[in-house]
Amino acid sequence: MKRNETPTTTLCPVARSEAVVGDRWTVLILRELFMRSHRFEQIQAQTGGTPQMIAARLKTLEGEGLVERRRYSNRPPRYEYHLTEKGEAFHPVLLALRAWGEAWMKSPEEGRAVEYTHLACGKPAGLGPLCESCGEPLKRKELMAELSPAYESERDGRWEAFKANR
Amino acid sequence: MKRNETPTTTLCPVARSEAVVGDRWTVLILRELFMRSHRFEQIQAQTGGTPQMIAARLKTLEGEGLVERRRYSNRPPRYEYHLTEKGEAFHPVLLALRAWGEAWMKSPEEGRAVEYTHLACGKPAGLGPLCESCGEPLKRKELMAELSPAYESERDGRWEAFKANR
DNA sequence: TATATTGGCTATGAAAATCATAGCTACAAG
DNA sequence: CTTGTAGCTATGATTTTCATAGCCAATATA
Repeated sequence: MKRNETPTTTLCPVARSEAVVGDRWTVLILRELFMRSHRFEQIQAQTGGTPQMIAARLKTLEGEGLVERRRYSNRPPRYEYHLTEKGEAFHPVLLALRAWGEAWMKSPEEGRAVEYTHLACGKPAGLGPLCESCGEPLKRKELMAELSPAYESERDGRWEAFKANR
Repeated sequence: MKRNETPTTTLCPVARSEAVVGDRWTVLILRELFMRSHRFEQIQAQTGGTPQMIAARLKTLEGEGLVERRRYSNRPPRYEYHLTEKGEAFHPVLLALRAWGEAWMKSPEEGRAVEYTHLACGKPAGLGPLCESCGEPLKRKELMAELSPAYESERDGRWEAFKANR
């Protein structure tokens, strides 16, 4: 079974999803889009992917309707990548993945990479799916992210390193 | 960046998670374990993977502590695979992936592959994360799955086909 | 005028992962 | 004493991914 002849025949929704998002690069790209990195090079720098990987995955994501490519400059032609409604709808999956990663893939002394404030109540949101402060379900639009200083500098460092040797 | 030298250095919990579960086979294997397929050949048949893929992924999952290998027969030695607590904790991710797949990867005339009954209230659970009948958060232990006839026969068919040509 | 620089990629050959197919081991059942 | 079952491993071909390099069109800088 090759990547592109994945069973569209199965009724299983998990398998259907995995046919599109079942690879590391794709998920990391979606993470970046949710973090508002819309430019090709930002995405490349933060995921660590090769340009071909990023280009190919973005093309697939566009073809599958999760991402749209917007021209933001005509001459020279320049593009940005944005989540569509279908792409935005993927947010709960990333939130669950984040929660699992924070809970099970870290030693306790490492803090959280990102803390969310739940704009609906103004207090910390926790790991979800319900707000740990007010108990309401977390929606993407009601979340404000704050990166930890360590994670912030990790990301800054990757961007600097990327710019340095291109 | 090779698969096994994925940045354990990053603070991002999504990237950490993806280093373990960031591939199609792994997720499908986890799906099978959640569906109570504990035997190697069942998993192989239902995922459609080659035996090496399944063996390799199960080994990784065991090494990462999501899965444990239990001997259920001494002579001849036979094994079953079961989720650990860490593996069980992955359930919300699969639930979210299922919800997204049902909502965005299917035409409306195809029904749901699985319907859950929320044992806490005895009514349909819907796609989550909250029970559509009673509003409580869905927990794995309070869910009873019922496969649609079509999905059931899809799975039966795969098992029969697998047994037929081995 | 020359020469970087920027952004979004594409091209190329080498390396690694995955695939299809086959087979092995160890025992049990008929 | 052959057939079947379960859980894999071995082999060589195919496909994907990687590292490295470079292109193109325009704008900014010298």
